[in-house]
Amino acid sequence: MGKADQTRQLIIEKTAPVFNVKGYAGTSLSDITEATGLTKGSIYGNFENKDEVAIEAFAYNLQKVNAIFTAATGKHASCSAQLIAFAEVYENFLHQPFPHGGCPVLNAAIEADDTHPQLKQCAAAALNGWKKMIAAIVKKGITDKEFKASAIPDETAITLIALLEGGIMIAKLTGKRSYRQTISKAIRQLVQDLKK
Amino acid sequence: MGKADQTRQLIIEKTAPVFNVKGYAGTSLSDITEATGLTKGSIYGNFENKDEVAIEAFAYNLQKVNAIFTAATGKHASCSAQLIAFAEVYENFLHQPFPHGGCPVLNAAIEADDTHPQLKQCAAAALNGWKKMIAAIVKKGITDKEFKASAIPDETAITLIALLEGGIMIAKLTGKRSYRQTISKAIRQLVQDLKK
DNA sequence: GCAAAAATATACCAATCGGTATAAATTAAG
DNA sequence: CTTAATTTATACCGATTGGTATATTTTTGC
Repeated sequence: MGKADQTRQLIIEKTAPVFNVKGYAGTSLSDITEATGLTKGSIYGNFENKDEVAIEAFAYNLQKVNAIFTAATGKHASCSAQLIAFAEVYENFLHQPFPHGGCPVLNAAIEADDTHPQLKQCAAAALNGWKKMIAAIVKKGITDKEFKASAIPDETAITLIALLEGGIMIAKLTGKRSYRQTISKAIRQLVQDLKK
Repeated sequence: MGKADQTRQLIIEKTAPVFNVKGYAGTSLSDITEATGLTKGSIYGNFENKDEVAIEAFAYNLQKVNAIFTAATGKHASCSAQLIAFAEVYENFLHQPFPHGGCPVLNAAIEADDTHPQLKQCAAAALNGWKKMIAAIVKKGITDKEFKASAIPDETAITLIALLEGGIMIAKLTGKRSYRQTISKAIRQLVQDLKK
């Protein structure tokens, strides 16, 4: 990795949390230079413009979240335990190495919606990836006779994601632990309903 | 209503959708003057600063959403039908007089989170209002013997809201109707589970 | 270690930001 | 209808925005 790639990586790592907290439009060039300790010239020597930094910072944040989820599900053998792992990650997401500013996909979905089509597309792709990942677990559970045959993988995935993201929004606003436990409970119930 | 109150109201009505789409930090003074057809002087003659316009625009958007919900629940007598009305509003929210830009509470929760404490407080209050409203319906359902005695009003409310808001996020990103139907179905299942 | 190449810093640009002072126009009171 | 008060428009403010041209430094290949 050459020097340029190193600084490029440093810029991404240092600005990723800033973008996730202040938003992608709300993060200014001065925020970027401040967070990295570099100057504008250095930023523009490694990136074409602010948007490119934003996109890569989003990718970095997303990868961090995905790593948490795959690590959590990877620990368990049964499909129901894998799904419940999502609830556990959520319930304790303040203690995980979760990106500051919450879920980057949710943030991008809300902010970039009508203003930043490229970022919206990235978020949509991430959401689709999650859906496929969860649906695959449900499918395996069906073939393994762990879940009932009438379970619908895609619907389970969408419902689970909605609970997670809606739960993150509630957690952001209220910060109450009991609410997080409630969402976690609802996810467990959802998984329970998949069984015969 | 004097002339001043009229223009004040006009400013709120015209800028409310702009704030909800572009965000509260992302909406500039020029956006406001453009949307209203007025000049800066007129804006600052009626409001102290941009933040005050933002707060009132949020209140306007919120009231619009609340009106939709109360109208939807008001149509039904049974508690389960009242709860399911939320699912129906959600499922067709593109055809309702729903504010452009989606749910203002969700938007404010994500954006104002770390940057605009006053707006965050407004959003938190709105969320709490919804929780109380839904919990009250569940409580009535319990005393009316429509729902099982073991139902937990607050938890039902939080889960329902999470499904709704998470569903709005998914709808924003994907725009797929089938996903909206999935969320709607999950809400119906939630209500079904309240019964004995 | 030297030269070529690449990366970083400095200094600047026009445009826009939120906000204000003041002048002009409009409204409301008598 | 006149006048006082209020509302709106104009013109401006310093600060900051994203971005660039160029100079300087640092790294790389030989």
